[in-house]
Amino acid sequence: MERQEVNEFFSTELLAWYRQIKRDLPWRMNRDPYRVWVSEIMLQQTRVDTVIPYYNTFMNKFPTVKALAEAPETEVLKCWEGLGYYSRARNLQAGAREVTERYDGIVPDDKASVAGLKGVGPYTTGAIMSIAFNRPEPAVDGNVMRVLSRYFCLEDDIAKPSTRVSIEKLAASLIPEGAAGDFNQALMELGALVCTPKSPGCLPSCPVMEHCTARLEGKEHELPVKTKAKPPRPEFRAAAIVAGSGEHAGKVLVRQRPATGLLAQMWELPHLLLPKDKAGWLAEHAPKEQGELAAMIGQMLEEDTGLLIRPRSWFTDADHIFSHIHWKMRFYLADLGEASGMLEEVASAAEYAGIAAEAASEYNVTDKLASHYRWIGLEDMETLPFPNLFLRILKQYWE
DNA sequence: AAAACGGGGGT
DNA sequence: ACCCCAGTTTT
Repeated sequence: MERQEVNEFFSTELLAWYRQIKRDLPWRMNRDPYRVWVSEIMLQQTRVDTVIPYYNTFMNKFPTVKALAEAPETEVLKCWEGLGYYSRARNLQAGAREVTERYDGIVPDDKASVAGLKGVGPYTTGAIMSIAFNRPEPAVDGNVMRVLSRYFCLEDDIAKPSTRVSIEKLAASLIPEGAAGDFNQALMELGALVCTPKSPGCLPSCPVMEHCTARLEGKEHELPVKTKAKPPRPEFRAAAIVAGSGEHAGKVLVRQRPATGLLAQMWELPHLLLPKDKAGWLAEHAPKEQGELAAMIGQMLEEDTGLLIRPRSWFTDADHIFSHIHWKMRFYLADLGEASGMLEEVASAAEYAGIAAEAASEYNVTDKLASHYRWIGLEDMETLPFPNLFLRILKQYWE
C-alpha cells in the first residue's frame, strides 16, 4: 500500500470510528463557540472526567460570554477552585471581556482573532476553529502526538516544542474534506480511549491498527519518546491557623495571594518559606520538640502581619506537590497576644507604605500585604477561592 | 529551549 | 513512585 493510501485509510477509518462511538459529553451538546472555548480551556492538562462537573457548574453560572465578562473575578476563581492552573480562569475571563468589547460578544470565526485571546495557544486555537467553525486547522495535544507518533513511528521527542510544530503539519495534512471538527476530536478520542499511554488497546479496539507502524514493528510501548520532567524541588513551609478573639472570635486569619505567580489571587492560610538552614529542623525533629521553631515562626508571622501572633500547638503536617515544587508544610494553631493590634491599624499602615512594596515577590514586606488579610468564618469559605491544600486544612480545623 | 504553572487519577 | 493529562505564558 502506498503512503498516500495508508494516510487516507487512517483518516477515513478514524473518522468513521469516532462517529460511531463518540462519548456524549456536555460540550458536545451543540457547537456554540463559547461552550467549545470554555471546554477547551478547562481541558488543558486536565482529564475529561475531572472537567465534566466543573464545566456544568461553570456554564450554569456563566452561560454567555457577557455573563462571564461581567462577573467578579473572585466568583470565576471560585468556580475553578480545585481545578488547578488558575491563570486559565483569569485569562478566560479576560478573553470574554475582549470578545465583549471588540467583537460585540460574538466569538469571531477568524483564526488570528481567536489566537489573540488570552490563554489561547496553538492547540486551543485549532480546537476552537475546527470544532466550533469546522475550519481545517490542526489541534495537536498530547493525545494527538502520541497517536501520530505511534501510527507513523515518529521518534522525535514530543517534549520538544519543535516536535509539536512538525506534528501539526502532519495532522493538518490528514484532515478529511469538510470534517475538521470531527476528525480532530476523533484523534483525541482515540488517544483517550484506545491509544493510551501505558497499555494501548490495539486489539481488539483500534480502528487503524492494521496500518499502525509502531504496532507492526512491535514498538507501540516504546512510543512516543518523551524526556522525563525534573522532580519538584522541596520547600519547607510553616503556617499558622490564627484564631481570632473579641469581634473576630470563631474566625481565622487568611490572606489573598499576589496578582501574579503561583496560585495568583487565591486565598490561603498565612505561611512562610523556611530558609534552607532552618528547614532541616522541620524535617529532622518531631513537632512536639519544636517549641523553639514555633516561637520563631510566630515572630516571623508577626513581622509579616503586624499582629502579635502566638503559636500554641502543632496542628498537622501536610505535603502538597505542584508540578515544579513540593511543599512540606507544618501547621500550628495560634492566637493573638495580649497587646495585639487591630487589623484596621495594620491595613492603614499598609496603605501608608504601599507605594514602596511593588517589587516584593514574597510575603516579607509587611506594609503592602497586611491589607490582603481577612478574618473569615466557615461560611466565608463558600465565597472565597482556596487551593485544595488549604481547603482541606480549614475543613479539618472546623470539624 | 527551559521553566513556571495545579491537581488528581491511572498503573 | 512515577506518569501524564483535549497546554500556555514567561524567562
